[in-house]
Amino acid sequence: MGKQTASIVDVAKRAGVSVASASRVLSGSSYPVSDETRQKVLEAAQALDYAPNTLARSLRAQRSNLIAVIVGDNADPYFAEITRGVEEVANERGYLTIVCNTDRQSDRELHYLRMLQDYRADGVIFAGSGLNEPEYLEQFEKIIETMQARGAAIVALAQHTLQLPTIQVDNFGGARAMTRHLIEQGHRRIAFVSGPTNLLVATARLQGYTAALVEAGLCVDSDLILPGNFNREGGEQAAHKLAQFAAEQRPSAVFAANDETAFGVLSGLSSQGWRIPADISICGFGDLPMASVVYPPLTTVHIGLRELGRSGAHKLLAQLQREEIEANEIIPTSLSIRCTTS
Amino acid sequence: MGKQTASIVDVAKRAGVSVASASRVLSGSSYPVSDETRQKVLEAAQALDYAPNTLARSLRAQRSNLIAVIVGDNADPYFAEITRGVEEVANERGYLTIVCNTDRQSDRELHYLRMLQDYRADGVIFAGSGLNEPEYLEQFEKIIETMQARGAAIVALAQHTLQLPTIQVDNFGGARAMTRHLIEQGHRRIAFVSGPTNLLVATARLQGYTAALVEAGLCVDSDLILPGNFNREGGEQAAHKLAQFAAEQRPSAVFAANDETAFGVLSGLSSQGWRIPADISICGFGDLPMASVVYPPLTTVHIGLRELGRSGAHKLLAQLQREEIEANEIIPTSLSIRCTTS
DNA sequence: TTGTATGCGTTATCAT
DNA sequence: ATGATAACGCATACAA
Repeated sequence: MGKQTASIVDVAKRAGVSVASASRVLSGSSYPVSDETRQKVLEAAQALDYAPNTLARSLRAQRSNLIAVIVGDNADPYFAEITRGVEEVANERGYLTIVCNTDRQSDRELHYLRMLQDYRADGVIFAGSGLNEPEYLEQFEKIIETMQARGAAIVALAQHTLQLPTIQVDNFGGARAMTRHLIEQGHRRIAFVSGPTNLLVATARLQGYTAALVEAGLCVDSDLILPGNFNREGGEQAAHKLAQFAAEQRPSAVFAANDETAFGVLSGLSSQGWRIPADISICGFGDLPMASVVYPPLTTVHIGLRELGRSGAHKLLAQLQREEIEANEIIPTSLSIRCTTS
Repeated sequence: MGKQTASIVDVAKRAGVSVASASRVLSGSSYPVSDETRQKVLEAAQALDYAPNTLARSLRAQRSNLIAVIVGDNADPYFAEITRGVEEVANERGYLTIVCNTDRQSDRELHYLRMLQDYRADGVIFAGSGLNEPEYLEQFEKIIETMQARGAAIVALAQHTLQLPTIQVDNFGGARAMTRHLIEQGHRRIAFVSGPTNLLVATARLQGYTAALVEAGLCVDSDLILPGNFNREGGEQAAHKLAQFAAEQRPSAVFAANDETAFGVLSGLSSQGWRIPADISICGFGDLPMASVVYPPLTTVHIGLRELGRSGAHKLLAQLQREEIEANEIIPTSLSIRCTTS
């Protein structure tokens, strides 16, 4: 049980060669090494069960091969899918993925950013949108600039408060398309359950909704815009409010700013005895895996979440290799018309 | 953009003190430092925007403050919840959490384990159960032993093939309790949709099911044990098979080995026009957040997933601090009786 | 209380 | 082709 992990020095010693030679074969250097030396080193490494110390390597090389994904909540399927996509690509390329849950709190986000800077993470992916909290903006800018100056790459997967390379879902377009669809189906009074007001993706979706309304010559009734919070509770509360409308004022459709909210609306309304979509149409945004398994299967705006994560990681790695990248990419959405609308 | 990140040497220089002094204040050492020196160092650090290099620190300290959670698939809500729990505790204690998706493939698991060893991760949490693949067992044992010898802590959150400190859900007891409940409700022919046969948690649940049957004096009919794979597809296929039973042979209840599978059974049966629970009762295992939002809300065995993750992390950290820990803990389950059974 | 020097494990530079 | 050595950034043993 004696010895700890063997170092490259141990390997060199046992192989009877210099540390430099050992390093050259063990690090996969292109530097020429005789076959004999190579053999001896390899055997010694094998015998000693040598495992290279990445910490030392990283310190020396000034790159850690660590990337991080900053999410609101990894238990939220929206983020979980993105994280998965990021990890897939990272792993393919030999990177490790650190997951950081912030619960959308700026101070936690900042805290993580600092830690990541300390760990000299090679890159950071912001899975969620930027926060509209001016009091933190300055600190954010500073730490991000510091990281970038060091050579780290940053990518945002949603419109961000800061000027960052971005891959965005077309939130505006998707919301507008869905609203148009509802209008085409004959709906005139369409409610919207919004997301957190400080979240840019949420406001973009709201704007898509109002744009479609205006384009169709319908008036935007602020009574029909219900507050939500991107979670089920918000949806359930909205369902409760919906039930209080006078019959003739009642909207014939509800567009929830994300799927979670739609689930809340769905269960809230169902439990009150409403029939979906006979009594009211419901639709969401995101197309989480669960969207098709709830009953009735949810009509929603589809986002390729895992693909979004993968693209984000690719963009990050491209930056790391000093490739030219587009500052801003937008990936389209599509409509998953299922059974909660008619 | 002139200079890179400032090092502790830069700080010491600017403060006009030795590197040792700078280190003592910057590392939060308990070593005595005069207030004056402390001030100068702090100011210099501030001015230079100093960020400690954790890589160097870790190399020196022989501990990385990195822990990893190995999951089948982070996009699976089961694992996502666990990961979240792990991350919460890790973050509270100053650790970073690395997420590793293996898709339950031994080679990917091994690959990750090696990387984690290279990074000198302080600990690894196996979120899923061990795999019954003998050809990999030896390699697993070796790498795990190596890590442990180095001082790393390992914890498994399910019964594991290897001898590891474990926190387990009472899969057997939970499955037995649910099966008993069904029997009490009057069910006599109860189908079971199993999980991957090489997964210990899956077999434990199957055993709980058969145990309850036997205890109640009912026969275990192998025709009623349907293959599944812990995913929705498996559940849907099982639903298809259920529909092909002759009326008098048809089970009156289906117990799916996990919630995902139950969702598949639910949607498969619903889309075939079956009414739940009027035509057949359905229940699952896990109690994912979505269990209560599907329609009808799913009866299932409740597991405190996030808490499981948190406990795992605590157990890991306790080990790291050389505290005595129980080799094996079992956390109980409870029944969440909702609407898919009667 | 402060400073000097060494080592953590690697890799790149510079001889040889 | 090989080897000695400096340096990456930090924290500690030891000396003062």
